[in-house]
Amino acid sequence: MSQNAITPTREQDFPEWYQQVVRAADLAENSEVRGCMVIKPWGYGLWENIQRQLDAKFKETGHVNAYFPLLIPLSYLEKEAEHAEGFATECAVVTHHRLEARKQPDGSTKMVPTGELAEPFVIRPTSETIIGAAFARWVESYRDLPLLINQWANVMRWEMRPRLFLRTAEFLWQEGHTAHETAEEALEETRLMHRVYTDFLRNHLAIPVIPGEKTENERFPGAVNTFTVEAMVQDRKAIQAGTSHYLGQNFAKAANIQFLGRDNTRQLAHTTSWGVSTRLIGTLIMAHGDDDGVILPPRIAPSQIVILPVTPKPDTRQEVIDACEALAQTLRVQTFHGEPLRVHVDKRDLPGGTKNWEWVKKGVPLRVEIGPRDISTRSVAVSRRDQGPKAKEFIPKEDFLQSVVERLQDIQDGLLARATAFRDANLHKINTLEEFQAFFAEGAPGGFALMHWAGSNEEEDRLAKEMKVTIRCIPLGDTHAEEGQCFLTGRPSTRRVVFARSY
RNA sequence: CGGGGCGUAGCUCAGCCUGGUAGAGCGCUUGCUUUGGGAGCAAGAAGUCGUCAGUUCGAAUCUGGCCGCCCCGACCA
Repeated sequence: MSQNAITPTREQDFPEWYQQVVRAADLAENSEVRGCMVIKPWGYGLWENIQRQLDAKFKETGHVNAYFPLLIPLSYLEKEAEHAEGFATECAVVTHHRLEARKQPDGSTKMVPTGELAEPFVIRPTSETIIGAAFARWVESYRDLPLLINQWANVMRWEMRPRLFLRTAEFLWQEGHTAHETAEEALEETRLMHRVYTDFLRNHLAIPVIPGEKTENERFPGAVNTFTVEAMVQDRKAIQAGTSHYLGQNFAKAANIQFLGRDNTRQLAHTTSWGVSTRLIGTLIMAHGDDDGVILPPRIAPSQIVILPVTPKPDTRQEVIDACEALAQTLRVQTFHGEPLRVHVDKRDLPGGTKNWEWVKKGVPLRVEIGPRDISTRSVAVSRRDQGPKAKEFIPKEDFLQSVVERLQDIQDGLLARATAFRDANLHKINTLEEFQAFFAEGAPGGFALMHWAGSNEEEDRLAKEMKVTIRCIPLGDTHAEEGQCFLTGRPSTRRVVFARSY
């Protein structure tokens, strides 16, 4: 048996490691439909926690949930040219509404689509257009604004190269859509949700991000401005973990979202949209996982604590299981960040080592073992997922009950600290084209390059094509604001931007 | 849509060159042994060898068509 649970290691082959971890942790699997995944209970449990906690933040900031149709009339996509073009190459189209059973000469039956639709429907790749149409009906007066709506849904984008969680043809997400009276208010909404994402990634997923603005090239199709949260994962590549778009009046114009203003004139609303998807789960795996599987931040782990009964002898088995159940009950009364502790007792009749390794691979923050000896000494054996798989601390049960919340928080903080240290160690200020090329050269470690940039869209495109490096974002705030010269054109620049390879 | 590769048990694959009608490891089931640990031994279940056609006495194996999948590019949360 090898030292690590996952083969290959991250060092040997990162993409393959990722796939093996998804499988070993039982998070999801590919389905028979290309590009679509089956999210298994452990993976879906993560999504449920992400969903619940983010949803609470949306509600706190004044949003309400609604649901809009999966199918969008084709004509809706013709209303905003830039938006339509951006998604045109990845749309699944519904053209028929019934099937007819036709007997084949060999006796088998073939189902043949019939009943062609007069107007085809597009399966939503995103819902700006159909929600815009609803907003147009709902908004009449400035008194109807702001309209602050969110929907939890699935969307479909026919991707060429799917990868579990990171890029699937169908994925789950939330999309916020809001309409406002003024540009300032809409822009503030865009920024607010951008901050909500930054905070969620940092404090719930323990992933530090660089919040920033996208360049024109990288913007959402149809947006005036796109804000992004960019994370670094362990192969030093960037991943866009969430976006918040200021749409100006582009979509209001396309969908005719008009209202009668305070001055009694008809005006177009200013809209926003923002979203995060199941890609967060992929980001989480790549940010925290190690060569033994995933490592889950306690705040979003489906089970934060797994109790493993150690039952060496049949005659003490029931006593041990009872002690485990009793401990679980005591723990469930406690709360972590306002939610009752999620505790699971693994009573399956399997060798202890097998069960232990399974939970290591699944990334449970705390594993607790109780055996006959521990019952007599009133102690428990505690293992932390952020330490080695064999590390074990024997502590009095009472002490454990006292300190469990603190321990979970310590793991949560440790993960963030580790990810931040890694990100910072691979974030470099670079000034010249030569250094830039060396930084992203084949075989070089790579990372985030902070560069002065004042090039054109075409020059940015050229770098993307030649070097496979893109501007991930123009960081917000003062941190990277400084005078300098563009590394490519020599033109003056007032701040550094983040260049990186990305997912 | 271009360039490469592959379809054999739930998974990973061997067998194909040199046709004779199916194998391994892991997993699964059962029994015994073991038990602070991803255990051992034994028995067992499981595949119309992607599909259609051709060659042949005989095809997983040779030939051709079709279908599907994977990897590398363009697209992308």
